[in-house]
Amino acid sequence: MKNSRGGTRLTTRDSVAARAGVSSATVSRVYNNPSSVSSEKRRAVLEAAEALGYYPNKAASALRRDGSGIITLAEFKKDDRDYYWADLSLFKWFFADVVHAVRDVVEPTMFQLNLAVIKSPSDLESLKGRTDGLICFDVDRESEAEMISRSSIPYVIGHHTAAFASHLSCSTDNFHGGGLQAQLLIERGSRRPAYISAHIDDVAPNRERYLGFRAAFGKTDVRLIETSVSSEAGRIAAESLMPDIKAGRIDGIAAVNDITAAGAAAALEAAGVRVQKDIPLAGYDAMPFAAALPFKLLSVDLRPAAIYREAALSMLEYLSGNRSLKSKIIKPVV
Amino acid sequence: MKNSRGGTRLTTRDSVAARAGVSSATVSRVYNNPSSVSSEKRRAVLEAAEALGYYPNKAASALRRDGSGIITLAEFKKDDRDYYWADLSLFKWFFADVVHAVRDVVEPTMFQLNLAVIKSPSDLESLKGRTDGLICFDVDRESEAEMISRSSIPYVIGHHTAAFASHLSCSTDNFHGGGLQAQLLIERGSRRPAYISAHIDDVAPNRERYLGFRAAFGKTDVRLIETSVSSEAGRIAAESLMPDIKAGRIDGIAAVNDITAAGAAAALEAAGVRVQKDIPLAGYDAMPFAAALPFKLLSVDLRPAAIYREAALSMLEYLSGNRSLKSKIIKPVV
DNA sequence: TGTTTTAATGTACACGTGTACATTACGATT
DNA sequence: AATCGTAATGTACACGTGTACATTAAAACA
Repeated sequence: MKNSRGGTRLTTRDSVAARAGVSSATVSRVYNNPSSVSSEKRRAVLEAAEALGYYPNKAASALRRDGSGIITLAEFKKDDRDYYWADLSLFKWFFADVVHAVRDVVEPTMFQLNLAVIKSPSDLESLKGRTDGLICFDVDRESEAEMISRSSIPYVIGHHTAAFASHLSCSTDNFHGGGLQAQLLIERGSRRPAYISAHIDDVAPNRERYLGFRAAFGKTDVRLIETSVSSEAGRIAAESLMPDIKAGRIDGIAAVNDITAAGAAAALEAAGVRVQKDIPLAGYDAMPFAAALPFKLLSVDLRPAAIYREAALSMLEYLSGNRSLKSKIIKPVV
Repeated sequence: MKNSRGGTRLTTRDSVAARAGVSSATVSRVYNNPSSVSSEKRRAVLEAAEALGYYPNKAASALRRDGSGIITLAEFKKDDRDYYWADLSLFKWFFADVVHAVRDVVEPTMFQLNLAVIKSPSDLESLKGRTDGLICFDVDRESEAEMISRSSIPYVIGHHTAAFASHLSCSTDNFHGGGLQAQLLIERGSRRPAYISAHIDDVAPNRERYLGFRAAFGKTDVRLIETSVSSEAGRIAAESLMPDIKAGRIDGIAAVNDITAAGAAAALEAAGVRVQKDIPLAGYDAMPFAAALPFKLLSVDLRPAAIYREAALSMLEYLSGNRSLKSKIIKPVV
């Protein structure tokens, strides 16, 4: 009755060893280096473990291994007011997928997956000695990246939008994604496209998507509407395009993301232009809410789960000793 | 150089003790029972800890405490095909909020928050000895609840829809929520309401919401449309109501959730009936995607974060020894 | 002053594991 | 037959902590 769980003592290695008629080291080896144990004893150990309901204690094993045995998915919390998507925070849409992806990678290992929210450098400091590695979620500023780097905890930066060449990271190819948006329109016969975006010069992802889009259209002129990024902005942009659309001077529209595209779609439908039937319209992000919209959106999937899956794999490889890892780029798909 | 993190040895209790000029037990007490240490030495210890960057090793402390030191947020994975919201999985909408709520409760304690996905009884078995308690997410079948109960791991069942009176749980008050939907319509002058739902007899949450809705309308007749739960079903239901709406025989609509309501809203708008301006329309779930819709939805917030926050608090209290916990019901709000 | 009580601190050990090292068994080589 | 090499297994210990118990210091009391 000395433990906190109410008295049910853990089944330990020693009882398994006794039952299997081997030493406790052999039991340990069955779990950590199975090939070094004869198949005969291995079977005996596994049988005994099964019978006794034995699972290695991760706390003890982590302690012995001289690490915390924990990998942290660290979410870098922003002040929501900084973001246009305050009520529709991008990461929320992806969060479930990302968490599952990371979990699927980490679960089979000796590591436990821990979640942390980082709001300040001290949050990061307090993780020292409590985690063996960080998988950083939603890091989109160099200042954040440098803060992480200074913590001296191993880290991988994942991001679904930005890219961090100078840090070990896993991110997306926005230029390629813009090209895919163009493909969606071209396949549907568009030859005179418009592109609704925002802050082309300041915001690298926006710029890259646009440049990829334009490149895919080759010498064709692309009508760029540079506005803000919101449903409302999309609506207004589409309305401003209406005369040209009706006159056939614009025959395809892409927007920098699905939220903007949804606004544009609503404006088109309200003006009697049927989305996809009369004019192709492509968004970006493949946000699941599109299924609830009264019209169909074309979109580009930047594969957030794949990005963070690869980030998690990088972290595991780093922790297993590989110090020559390269950053990864995940290509979006339609 | 004997650890997996590349040689940076952990700062241990002993070095802090040496620097602070106290014994290692005193350092331990500063963290676990501060009031038993003189303020003078306490300050000295904290100073030394700060200077050396010391944080207690959770693996070692968990080991000594004879528990895993881990609380698991266990998600009960369904075969998506069973669900109408396959592409719009309800839990995804809530997942970020729920995870954050649980994390906020667990983080300040000695426990680490772990994530697990449970697909089979063996997944549950393998958690034995690896976690001290389960916060069960999305458990909506008695068979699942019994499986958990058999695992002999302490658990709290949380759910945003169903209720589990016979297990320690934290869930929602659907009857009250239905009443809130009614209030939304009544406040806006509705006296002849329609309610779009599905499987009233089979599905307890649907039934309770409807009964709460009807009760709030008192003796007033409620037109019940029992269909399926989807955007498309909502659209068809609203279309079938159009003659009555135009004739003033229906002057308010509620739907069992936001997805269905969104479909109904699209149909109304397409027929020239402006949602909320011409007729009030209330959904349920306060799903964030509503912000991307080209019309405004009224909705009821079942407060998933609050539900799981309370579930996490129950678990912590259970683990601290309280064996007389009661299940909790969280009331939804508008 | 001498004795008792109480608060503060120190000493010593066990928690369950991974692995270095020692030991054993056994076939291959001389 | 004697020696060696290798694979399989066992023995023994340290990882960093929480706390029971012992010890000390100081206060309270007679």
